[in-house]
Amino acid sequence: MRADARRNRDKILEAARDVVAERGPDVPMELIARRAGVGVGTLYRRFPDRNTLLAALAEQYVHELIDALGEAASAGPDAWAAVRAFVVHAVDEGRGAVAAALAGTSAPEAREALVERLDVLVGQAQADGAMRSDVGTGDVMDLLNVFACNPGVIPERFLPLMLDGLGRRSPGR
Amino acid sequence: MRADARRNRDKILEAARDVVAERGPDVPMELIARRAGVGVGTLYRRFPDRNTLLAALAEQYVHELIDALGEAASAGPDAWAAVRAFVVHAVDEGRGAVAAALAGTSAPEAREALVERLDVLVGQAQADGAMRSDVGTGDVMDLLNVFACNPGVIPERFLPLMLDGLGRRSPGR
DNA sequence: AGTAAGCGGAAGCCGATCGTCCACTTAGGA
DNA sequence: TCCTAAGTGGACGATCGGCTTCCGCTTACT
Repeated sequence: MRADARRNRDKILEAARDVVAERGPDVPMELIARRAGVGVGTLYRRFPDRNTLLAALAEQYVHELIDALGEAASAGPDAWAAVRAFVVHAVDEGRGAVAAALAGTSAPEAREALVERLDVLVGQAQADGAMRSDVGTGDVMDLLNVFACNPGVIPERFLPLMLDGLGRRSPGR
Repeated sequence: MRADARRNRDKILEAARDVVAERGPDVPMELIARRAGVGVGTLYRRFPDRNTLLAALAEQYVHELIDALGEAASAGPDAWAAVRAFVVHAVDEGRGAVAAALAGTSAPEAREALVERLDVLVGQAQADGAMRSDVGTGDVMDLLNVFACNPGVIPERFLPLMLDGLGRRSPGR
């Protein structure tokens, strides 16, 4: 692969991520190409169809999430804080329907790995008594998807409220 | 207006509400017509364009919400319970992007009336100490819109969590 | 029974997106 | 430096799906 081709591939992925985040997964291919500063021809040579592109995006995204999770976990002993930090980061970063694919069939083994690690943190946060015990890792993943798949949801306002909802009720309640 | 015409008008509104709830406001007009058991021609005679139809839907919807709010409020003295009941009812009933129009320009005075009444309840719930005081009526309305505009959000799971998030934290926290 | 209102849905229109194709450009080895 | 094959861009015809009109038939009301 020639150096310029590789560069263009990266530019396309980056642009696709932004554009998909803004306009959803059905965004015209030409917009992605334009944003990347390449022609549609180039886009189609690298990614024969939309699904291939979205799958590549999802793959990349899951790996970044795994990294983010590791970082959040190693920042301190507070598991619940780590979960919160992870969710906030993921929503900020992976905005848009990139994660729609994530929920789907592409890269299922990577997704598994992510869930597995998240599971540990959630379990610990619950054992610490910081997180309510009637929700699970699946709910956290669903929460990500809700924000990822719904551009209409304004995270600044609702994410904190949702996180409060996940937190442990005080004993008196 | 002939009796059958009136009947058809009602069928169309009902069908439109369901279909829009399922598939969003951009749903093909023909689907609405088919669901109502009428031809597209009939649909277009009653509602010259999509906006007219959506506006009619929104109007109807807001009035129903006002009724529901009144009912919830008169069920008992617990204002916070009334707010919760109202939100649950509204989300169940008004599912779909019907409310998108609601947030927009159509029927602004009806919307005002709704907000005004809701405001009273929210204030009381907060005064009772049942609802956290750093959120407002606008947040409740936004919450409705989030669920109304985003078919991807599964209310069964998230609505209770959101409502918990709105509830007052216990003092110890 | 007469008549005007109402009805259905086929047909044509239109805008938008897809994906191909080919003449031109450029990277990188000899 | 020069040569060549990889790479590029974007115009273009095909396709698609939804919108809206239109007209011959039906039905409610008087």
